[in-house]
Amino acid sequence: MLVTVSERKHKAIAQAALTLFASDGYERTSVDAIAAEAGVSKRTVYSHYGDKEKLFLSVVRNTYEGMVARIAEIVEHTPWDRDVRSALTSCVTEITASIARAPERATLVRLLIAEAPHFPSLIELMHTRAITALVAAPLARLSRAGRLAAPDATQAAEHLAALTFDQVSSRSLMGTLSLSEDETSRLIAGGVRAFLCAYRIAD
Amino acid sequence: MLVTVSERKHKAIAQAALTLFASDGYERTSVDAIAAEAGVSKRTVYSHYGDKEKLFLSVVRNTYEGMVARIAEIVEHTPWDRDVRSALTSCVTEITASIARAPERATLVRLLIAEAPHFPSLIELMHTRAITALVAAPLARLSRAGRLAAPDATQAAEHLAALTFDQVSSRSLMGTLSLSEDETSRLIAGGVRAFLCAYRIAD
DNA sequence: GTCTATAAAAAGATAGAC
DNA sequence: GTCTATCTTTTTATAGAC
Repeated sequence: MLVTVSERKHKAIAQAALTLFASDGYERTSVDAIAAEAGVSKRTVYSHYGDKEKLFLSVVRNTYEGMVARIAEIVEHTPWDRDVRSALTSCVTEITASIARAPERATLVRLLIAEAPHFPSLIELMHTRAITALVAAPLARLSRAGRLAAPDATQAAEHLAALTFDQVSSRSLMGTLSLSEDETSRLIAGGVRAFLCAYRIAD
Repeated sequence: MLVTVSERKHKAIAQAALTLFASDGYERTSVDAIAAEAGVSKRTVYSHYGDKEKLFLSVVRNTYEGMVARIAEIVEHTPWDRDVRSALTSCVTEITASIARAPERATLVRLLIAEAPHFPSLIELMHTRAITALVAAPLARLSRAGRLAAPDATQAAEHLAALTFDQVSSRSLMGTLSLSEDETSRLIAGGVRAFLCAYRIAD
């Protein structure tokens, strides 16, 4: 796989931009700083991405879609045949960990929320609620199999998300503070327990 | 009650700053714009508040504390003697409405989340988790009275918040989109239902 | 305290050479 | 495509008169 110098710079710019936007936000990040971090001149940044706004939308969209794809993989590889509690716990724990492990992902949601009012196209991106849909699918299957009492799988998925990763997000102020592994797993365990009280059928 | 011109301007500046910060964020809001909106000169803004950062922290803190105080009132005036479901629904609905009614409050949480990494003192402000504590108190009383199965009232309060107003917040992208009353009450009803499944004792 | 005018710095974007 | 140098605008903050 041959990669041109131009392609390398294209990626370097995207990576630098993501890092800086995630840590400083849109307005506080200058194109100068992105160029310096990427090791290219400012003019090169404009050649590749047009302007600051296009660069921002490009890296945010790519990162978000990468995150959704990773979550889809995790959901797919979760052993839903085993008992419901451990399947849910494992799925939720892995999703949370996959976000916490990548600093840019941990702060991506905060960045999206902070900038959505100023970039309407980001509203659409989040409004699809892709993540909820990914979790709703296996819950629907469990419900059809009589192993969960979730007539409305979408609502159940929202409640599960609210009780688990949304709590972790909220507690960390959307990635601003880092939670210990202990606290994270305690939050998840408590959330799954409450979810199962509300939605369980004897397993 | 006699009010000096200076006091009037002090308040006008705070109000203008709150409106603009809430709608545009910290960096996008210029001191020029605040002065214009308040109907005073820029120099007057600096005389009263020192610099932009102090002004920002001042209005954000005051608004946050006002919101917490309002929530405390609502919790206090909720008729906890009636049946648990309608007490919870009423309390949560009123809190949500009190936020949705005031545009600056609706966006305050988004502003806090967006700017917390850049203003460490805001982290403390949110980290006290004052709102959870306010809701935990009546849940603890219900639990002691044997009307709720919530041995850990703090955790129960977090789950109730996660299932109700946090869902409303998240759905509206922290105040970026406005939800219809129907959708709001549907979300709250579903959240309260799930909460009661998980924590109820026959009422 | 309040204003007008201004200083000083930073940032987005582009011109023009190679 | 890539770079250096520059233009233009905006923004925070202050000086100095009243």
